[in-house]
Amino acid sequence: MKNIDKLRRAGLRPTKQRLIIADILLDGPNRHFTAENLQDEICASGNYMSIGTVYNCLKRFKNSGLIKQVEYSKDTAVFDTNTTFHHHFLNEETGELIDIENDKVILGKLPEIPSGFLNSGVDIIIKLKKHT
Amino acid sequence: MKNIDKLRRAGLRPTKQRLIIADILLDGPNRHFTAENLQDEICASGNYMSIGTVYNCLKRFKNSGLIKQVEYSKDTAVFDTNTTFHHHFLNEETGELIDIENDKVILGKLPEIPSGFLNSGVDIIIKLKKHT
DNA sequence: TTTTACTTTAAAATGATTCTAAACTACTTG
DNA sequence: CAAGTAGTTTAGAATCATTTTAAAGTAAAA
Repeated sequence: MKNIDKLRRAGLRPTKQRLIIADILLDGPNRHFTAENLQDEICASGNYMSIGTVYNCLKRFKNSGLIKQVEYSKDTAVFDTNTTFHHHFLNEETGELIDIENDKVILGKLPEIPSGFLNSGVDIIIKLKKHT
Repeated sequence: MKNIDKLRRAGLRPTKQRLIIADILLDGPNRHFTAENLQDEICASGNYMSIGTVYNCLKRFKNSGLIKQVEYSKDTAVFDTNTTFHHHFLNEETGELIDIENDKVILGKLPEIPSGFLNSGVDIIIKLKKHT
């Protein structure tokens, strides 16, 4: 599907800026990135966009389900083009993330959910350090 | 054990400020808190401490193993007096955390660890929403 | 006790993110 | 297609948590 249609389907007006970002994010393989990473790529592609617009687009892409945000990143927001339900390896030294597809993990036992609440999602992070 | 000895054992010089914080954190039941929460409690206990010192103490307490930092908090750093290996429920509406002791969760299947790396810890977050 | 190394402090600096208000542009309606 | 309007982009200012700074203070060592 063309990116302009992906945007329309997501309920987003297809502006020039959103199309530039969609072309960078929605075509290639899945990846993790920050707002700054993305702005650099926008520059590298010969375009320009204010950092405010980058943040604004990422927020809307996220709210529309075109991308996800990694929940356990500390200083800087990390986004993910993989919108399936999945988990992550985290390289503790570099901060690099690697996807773990959901079928690679099985939770054999879960704690009892506090009464009055529903389980609305499980995130698993497997931290990695270099093998010595 | 007296808090002054806990500090010494942790390799921390027992200053007046560190003792005030140790008295607040290390005696009662386990809890989650931010730097600002803690500063408020310090005030409430009739003491005063600059926010810089609160942050500095928390960093040293953490590096010495007296407290932990919750890894997947977004805007504000959240600390935890529970230093055992454990997981969390996260109330998505309020941001409140509840501990899940490690023996309440069993991982039935884990993905293969990327070669050259070791599993250095698994964090599980179970997100909660209100039951309707 | 004197020295030395580590701490605390207030205030400034930093860095990521959000907000603001004006200029702009995509879509709608006539 | 023309004109209106609602949503978008922009630069720059503002915000907020956290860290840094440099000076003054304090615990431990000599």
